[in-house]
Amino acid sequence: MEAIKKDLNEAQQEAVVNHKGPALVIAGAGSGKTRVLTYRIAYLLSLGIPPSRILALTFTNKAAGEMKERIAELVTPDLARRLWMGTFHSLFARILRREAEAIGFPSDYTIYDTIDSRSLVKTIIREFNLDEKIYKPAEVFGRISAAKNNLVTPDVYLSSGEMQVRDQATRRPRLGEIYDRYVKRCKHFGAMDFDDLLLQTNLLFRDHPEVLDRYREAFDYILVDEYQDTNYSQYLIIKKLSEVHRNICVVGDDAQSIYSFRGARIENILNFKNDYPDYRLFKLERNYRSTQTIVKAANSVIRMNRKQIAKEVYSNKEPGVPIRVVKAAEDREEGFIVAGHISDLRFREQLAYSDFAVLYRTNAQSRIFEESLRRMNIPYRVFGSLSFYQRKEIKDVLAYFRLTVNPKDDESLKRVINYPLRGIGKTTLDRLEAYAGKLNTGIWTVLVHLDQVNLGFNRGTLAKLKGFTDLIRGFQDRLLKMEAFDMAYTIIRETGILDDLKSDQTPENVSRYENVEELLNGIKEFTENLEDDREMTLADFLQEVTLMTDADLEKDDDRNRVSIMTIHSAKGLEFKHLVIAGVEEELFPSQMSVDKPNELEEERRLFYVALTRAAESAMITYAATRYKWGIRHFCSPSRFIREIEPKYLELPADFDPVQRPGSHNGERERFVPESFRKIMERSPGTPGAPGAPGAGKPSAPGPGARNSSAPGQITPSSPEQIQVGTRVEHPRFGVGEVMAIEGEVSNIKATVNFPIGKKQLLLKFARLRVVE
DNA sequence: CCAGATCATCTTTTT
DNA sequence: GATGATCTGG
Repeated sequence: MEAIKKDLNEAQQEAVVNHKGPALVIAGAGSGKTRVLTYRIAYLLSLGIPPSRILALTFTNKAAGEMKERIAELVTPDLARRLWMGTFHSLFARILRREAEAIGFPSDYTIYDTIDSRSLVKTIIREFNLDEKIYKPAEVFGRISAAKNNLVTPDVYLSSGEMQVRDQATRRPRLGEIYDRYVKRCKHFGAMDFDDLLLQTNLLFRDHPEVLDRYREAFDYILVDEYQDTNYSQYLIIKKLSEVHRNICVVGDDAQSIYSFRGARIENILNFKNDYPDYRLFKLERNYRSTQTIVKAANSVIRMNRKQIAKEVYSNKEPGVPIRVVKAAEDREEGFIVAGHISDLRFREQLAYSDFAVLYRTNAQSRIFEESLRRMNIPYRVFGSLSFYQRKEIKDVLAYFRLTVNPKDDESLKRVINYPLRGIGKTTLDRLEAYAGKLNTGIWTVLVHLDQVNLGFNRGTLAKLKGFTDLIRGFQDRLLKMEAFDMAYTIIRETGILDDLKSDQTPENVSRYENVEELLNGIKEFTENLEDDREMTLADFLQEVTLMTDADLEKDDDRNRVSIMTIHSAKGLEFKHLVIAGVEEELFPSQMSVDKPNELEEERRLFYVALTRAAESAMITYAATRYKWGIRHFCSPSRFIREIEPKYLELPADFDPVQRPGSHNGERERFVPESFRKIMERSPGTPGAPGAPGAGKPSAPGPGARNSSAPGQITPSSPEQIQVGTRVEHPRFGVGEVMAIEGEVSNIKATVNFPIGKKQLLLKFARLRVVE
């Protein structure tokens, strides 16, 4: 391990080679935290410690993958591959499959994502005949999730006076009962939600000491990344597992704790010394990433926070350029300023697109930048936002997969029993569900024994139900004999999903079809990328898929692109040139946090995380007006801008150094600079520009571009080809003329006058061909 | 029972 | 402005 001396500074080396006993590594932003973790693991392996005895918990699967690659270079690929490395959720999901029997779950249990969980909560709320205005499914599920993360099981919940009082106060006295039924139902379905993966692990260890013993014996070394973002449930798992060998190393930065909304406890890192009084502390304070300006500016902001471990992050790099603060008249102008800035700087300094990132507080802001970047032909990649796996058509297909693997899963069954339409309607389903409820069993069980009971269905309905049951059974018979891709293809073909999407070429269906195609490609890729030669079944794929995020499926052509994402998704990443956008009061900090000191501090940490992603330059933008739910709002610059020491900033000429609540009232007429007006006038959908000449020549394919398309074909990424007056052909409606274009980004609509009448089409979906 | 149309709610952040 | 829930006419 020569590399340790060569690649690491003294503080980092210390943190790597002192591998015995408890260690806390406080790592400031950009101080080489990942590097320390990587080298520490490589070092352990070089000492001859078997990889199977090392448990390394990371924040994302992607981070784990990258770390493994680096370790493979430092030692050998074989050792790296056999490490227990991944997220809490994916690793303990694996352990739970292995030990499922002990806690009364099937080993092929289904993992519910947030959408599934909420849907189940909703079903239960309806069963209780409760008002969905008071018992909002999302909020109720939020409470359940919080309870689980704090290891409050339903029995504890129901007997806790504290919870009763709280639920009385929010007028939801029956929340405990809902929670109880939700948990029972999940167990019945053989399903676990995200929080269960941690909670059930805790219960497993609590109720089966022999199992705990096995694992705490098995893992000689435990390492945890981003420790400041662990919740109580995760904390306790780690604590128990490390009790025997006590070789626990946690790495984190209290200043970057940004996940308290999902139960993360900053205290975990602050209290490490209490749990392990004999711990060693390593502080990494030298920032290798950013210019002095950025580091000092970030320090000046985070100083405003009360709760933190004292440290002084410093940089020895050049002072660098000041942080430019730019004001835009409105959100769309902000988009063009940012795109222009990227375009200029890239050209001037001959940079790659991937040197740039745009960060924002909420996913809703992404569209502004998608639009402006696309208009300027700048390739980009949106991280996060609506996950591919959460799309309706994908969830439908996955539901069939899940039902085949685990027929007890009522949520999946309900999803597909009448998709594609087979004439099993609400009435029938309600009756089945009611009967299943009475017998305290699942719908599938009722379906299987349908010939033995009389539920008053007529002959036709019975036949339809039998058809469905036989269909699923047919899949189940082949599940273990067929390889994942073939099975998946069989399912979408035999269920009629394929026909449904192909036959009726409505614009929406075309896009759905492409997504389903992409899912199949994903399965193919998944089975081919697997390291062991075992044949992969559909069940194997399903076990991975729910825990996958967009960040995990990066494609080759995604490399040289501008990244745009929320600040939360940007955690752990770095970019040469950074834009933080929408830095306005009520948006960032979020208006929900301003009157809660703890949450405001978290917003400030979030701002700190954002700023410290930048290596060479950072630009901060805010808009004077912004559209929210389609209504224009007036905004004022965020307090965070004023909290940065002004000497690191380059402010707009009219910047008001004093924070004034409601100062935006002075803003009356909307001011649109001439340069911006020109761009807007060329944009489709701009008010006051009827019959806009369109965006001119067909633009280069955008990020979502499909491989190839026929000449004249409108692809989802090039709706610009269409303008008012264009003659287009639609496979169903014939040839027509475009009368109007409106909307923006993913929602550009064209009104076309077809022979059969006027149609409004979403260009994103439309399979149109331009007629010469 | 179904399809299309209208209505209502939503936005903080994610495994 | 988008998605899911609900309504309505066939």
